[in-house]
Amino acid sequence: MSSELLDKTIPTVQSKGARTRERLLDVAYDSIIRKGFSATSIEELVAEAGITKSGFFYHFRDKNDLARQILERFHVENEVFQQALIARARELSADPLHAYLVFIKLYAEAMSDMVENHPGCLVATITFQDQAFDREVTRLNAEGVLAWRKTFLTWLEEIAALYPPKIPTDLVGLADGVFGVTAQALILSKALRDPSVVSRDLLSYRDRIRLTFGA
Amino acid sequence: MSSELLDKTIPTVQSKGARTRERLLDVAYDSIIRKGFSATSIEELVAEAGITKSGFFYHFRDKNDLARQILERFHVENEVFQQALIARARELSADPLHAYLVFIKLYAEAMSDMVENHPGCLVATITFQDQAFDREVTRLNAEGVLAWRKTFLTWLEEIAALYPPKIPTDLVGLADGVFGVTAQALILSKALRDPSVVSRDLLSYRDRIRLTFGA
DNA sequence: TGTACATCAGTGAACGCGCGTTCACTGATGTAC
DNA sequence: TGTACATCAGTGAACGCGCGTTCACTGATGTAC
Repeated sequence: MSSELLDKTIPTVQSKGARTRERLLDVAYDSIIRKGFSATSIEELVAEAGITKSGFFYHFRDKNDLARQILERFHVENEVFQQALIARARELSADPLHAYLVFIKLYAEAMSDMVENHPGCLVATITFQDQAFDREVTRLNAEGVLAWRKTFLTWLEEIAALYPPKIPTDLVGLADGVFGVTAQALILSKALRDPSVVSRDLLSYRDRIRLTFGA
Repeated sequence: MSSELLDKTIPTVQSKGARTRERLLDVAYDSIIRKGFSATSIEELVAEAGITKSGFFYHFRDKNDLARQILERFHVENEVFQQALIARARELSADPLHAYLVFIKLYAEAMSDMVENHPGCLVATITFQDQAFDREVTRLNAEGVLAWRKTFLTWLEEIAALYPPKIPTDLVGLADGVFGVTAQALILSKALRDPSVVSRDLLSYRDRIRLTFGA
């Protein structure tokens, strides 16, 4: 979910200002998932980005504006990243259930790589510090989680139509599971300093899907 | 996991100082799970506790000491709370699998109540802000997560001996699931402002256990 | 091609506030004889 | 029962530092004629 993933897929021509702004967002993202929002100081960000503090305020109205832009960029990038994996999975199998299982596998691999460089979870961090943000940020945060739900719920409904669940199943809960297991895996892997739990937990979610719909 | 739960089960006779200290820990716990550690100021804590800032430093060496004491108290209370539920579940069924299922049900109910008053997750918050704490706190945090793993792993091994899993199962991952699903549920419920996902997700973990060992 | 002006992407200095922390002191309670 | 001293649980004032934010200014680049 870092910007690096996308820098490779979308090589944009950027003005000097846009590059600086992106660099600030990169540095801030990393700091926020590591130390939290309040503990991330503008002073420290601009030092790493190589500009002065006033330069920061040329790009962002205030600190909350920074949070908003980071969250917005994150959601866009994540959407692109997920849709790319979904497209690839659909390409590899015409069957929606098999494609879902392929997707989770691809996703698990990608997340496993990512967690080594970016240990943390922006959404969880924002969620548990919501008093520090204005309403707009909290709203965007909730919206993002609901976007995950929608994406996977429609897919699971498609699957359920073809493969009626063996046991009564709450598809919404199963759809929320993609984000949920991701968050849980990121917490556990960071707390225990064990990156391997990320793929372990995501693949266990995959088993749950397989068991639910029977393969 | 709040102290209120235990205040009822362990009525201790406390000196005036100990009561003040507990009050500070209560207020700080609530603030930390809501806004994070860095955004929680001593000034604000003492205002709510009704003492002066210097009074705070009579009870805590510094701010990190506060974090350490909160985390220690949390782990102790949580251990007591969990062991009480486990004892009750074991009492209700001699069969380890059935007892486990009863425990998860009791736990789901308790957590569902709790989340309304204490929306947040101390362990997740500390995990994602670990740069703000000293090594001792991070160590305590990891230790706590491992304690959950140990408790439920031994139980699951007991179950697996009686009910061999239908499919190859990673018991460690399943044991980590109790903490993992709790964390995931607390994030989701807070982000979406929907307390009902807590019991939904915990009961879905319960189904997973049932499906794994077959009931 | 040269000049005038506008916009971009910042700089540098200063601001006031709140933060964590220290320190000398104090009134209330407990303990020894 | 009274006195002397010790400990407990704080108070009040002050500290320096770093924080987010503002503001007047500037040199480089772009655009119009």
